[in-house]
Amino acid sequence: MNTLAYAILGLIDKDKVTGYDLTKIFSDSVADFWSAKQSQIYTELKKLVDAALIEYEVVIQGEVLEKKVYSITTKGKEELAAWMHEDEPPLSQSKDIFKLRLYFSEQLTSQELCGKFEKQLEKCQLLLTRYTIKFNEYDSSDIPTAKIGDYLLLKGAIAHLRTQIEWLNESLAYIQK
Amino acid sequence: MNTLAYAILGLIDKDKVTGYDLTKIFSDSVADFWSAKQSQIYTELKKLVDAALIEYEVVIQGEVLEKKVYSITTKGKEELAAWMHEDEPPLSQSKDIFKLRLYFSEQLTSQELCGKFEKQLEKCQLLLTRYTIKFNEYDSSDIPTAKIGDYLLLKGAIAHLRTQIEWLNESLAYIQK
DNA sequence: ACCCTCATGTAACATGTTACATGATTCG
DNA sequence: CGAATCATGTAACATGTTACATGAGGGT
Repeated sequence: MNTLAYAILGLIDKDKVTGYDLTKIFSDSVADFWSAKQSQIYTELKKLVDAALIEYEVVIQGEVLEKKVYSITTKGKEELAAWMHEDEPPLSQSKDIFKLRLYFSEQLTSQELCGKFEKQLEKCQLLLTRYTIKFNEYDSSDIPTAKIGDYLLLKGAIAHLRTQIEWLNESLAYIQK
Repeated sequence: MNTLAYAILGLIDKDKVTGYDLTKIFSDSVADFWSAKQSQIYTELKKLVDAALIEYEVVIQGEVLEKKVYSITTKGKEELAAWMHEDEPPLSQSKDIFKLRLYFSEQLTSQELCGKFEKQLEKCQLLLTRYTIKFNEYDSSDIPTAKIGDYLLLKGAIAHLRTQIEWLNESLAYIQK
């Protein structure tokens, strides 16, 4: 069982969903710490059904369109719980092309490098705006237990972006001098 | 050509290296923003030689041991320069199992969750110590041009870790209340 | 009618990981 | 002389991406 399988298991455990729903969840809310493409999700769902960790109910949407609404089985809950209690792997090292290029920055003039920093800054600021809007939807004095994870993760993502933006600004000033 | 190919190209351009050297570089200095396993590096080196972007010289180590010291070709330099000028892809979304589990935190008791946070904190602090030692080896008033990227990246990694640690501490306090 | 979203699936390909396989060199 | 490091390569497998393929539902 790979991590994606557990991610899907956890999401189905939270709420009954279709494969299509999962696709959206992976590209929206969960995107900051996990991702998966549509094709991967559907194949993984099949495997999870074969392993009897999830099951589905066919629901008719409109006149004829059949959709599969997945739910977790008892066996699935057990597997999920076991995985949740596993030790964490070593700190994950992300792959970041921007940083990789910065490592090879001798290749560029400082004008070109500044341009890259400015573009990166814009992207970070845009994302920060989106996250901040989401964050403001929470009433911080009253977070339901089920939402604590979401809330803390969003807080973390915002803190991370702010630091990133600060670093980009400082670096930009540094290379301009 | 994939990103790994350009990463290797850039590293060889910085300095003549062997496959073994690259393996160490990927698990040490570059690990914070890119990684590659030994088997992948050797296969990629072969491809780059086939594409005439790098070439090698066989050097005898000791009595008989042959090692291949790679260097970049003119064509390789051109390819690298072209890649360096490409636009950056969208912000990279890292995969983080700790955060994924936090998203499913309802599965755990707050004691268990606190334990996870504490372990994560230790890992971050350990890494921060290592990075700080490295950082202190720089004379910040005199960074040679060739090292600016390294210096800024290390600074960024430290800033990121500090924010991470702060977030972990705050979150820990939050779930303990 | 048209377009966007909802909905599911497969095939081919690219990338990454684990394991296997081998042997020399260096340092204590 | 033994252990850690230096050094190179392949095979099998796992994971992830891009592209193809199809069609219904809902709103304007």
